[in-house]
Amino acid sequence: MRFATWNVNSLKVRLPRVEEWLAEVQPDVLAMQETKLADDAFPGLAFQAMGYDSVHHGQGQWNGVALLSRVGLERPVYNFAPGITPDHEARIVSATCGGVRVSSVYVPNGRSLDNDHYRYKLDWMARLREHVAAESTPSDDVIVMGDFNIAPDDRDVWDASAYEGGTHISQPERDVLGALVDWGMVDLFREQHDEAGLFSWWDYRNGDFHKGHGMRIDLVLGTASTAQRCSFSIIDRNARKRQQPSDHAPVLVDLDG
DNA sequence: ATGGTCGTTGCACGA
Repeated sequence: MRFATWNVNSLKVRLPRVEEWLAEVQPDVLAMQETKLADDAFPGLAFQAMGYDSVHHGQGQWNGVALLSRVGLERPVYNFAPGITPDHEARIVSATCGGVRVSSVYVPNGRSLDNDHYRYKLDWMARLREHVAAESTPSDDVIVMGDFNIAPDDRDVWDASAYEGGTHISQPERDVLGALVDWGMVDLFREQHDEAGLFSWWDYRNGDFHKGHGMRIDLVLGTASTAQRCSFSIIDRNARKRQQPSDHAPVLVDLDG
């Protein structure tokens, strides 16, 4: 089964790119972030015509997350699981697809270390850990994928000194990501590729993509049982080269069986 | 060189 995550930066603008990409890459499950759509504007019929069931958790204008699946889509949960303080923004949706409990997440950006949004980001990540622990145990097949807005270590940044004192690389952010790892999640892409300079996001400005100035902030986290089944993983940089690209590239992983 | 490009909505702001 092929799982993928893609921050599409407006599904309204990106739908043609997404449809092309689905036809070409044939993922079984796709997690999208930043759809920037209200639920009644989500193009579920277009995806149904391509063989995908879908769920969307949107708020319009900003944020918005979705899951597409052609291997079943059951027990959808919008927002965090019951019992966890709900998010006031649309940043997480979960469902069971092909026997795997999957979440599509859009972690808050943080903006700057002294900003309330940064504390919101850290709290959000703590709630994400609670969510995963509420829904599953580490021995289950679980995948949490999306735009984490955190570069796990300095290999994931083109120049760590350029981000010194900023978000995405700060130790508290890496620590809250580490709490998910401590619970039992593995960075599936990093399991297969240990070199530096493999990025999933490049700022639109200043020709950053062509200069190789990017970060790896789009992650596919999976429990040990999924890591054992993972046979292939890649960041599809080609999608970042096309017309009207998102500023993020899709990340995909293949699981055997 | 403290800029630049997108996407949203409106005549700025978030990423």
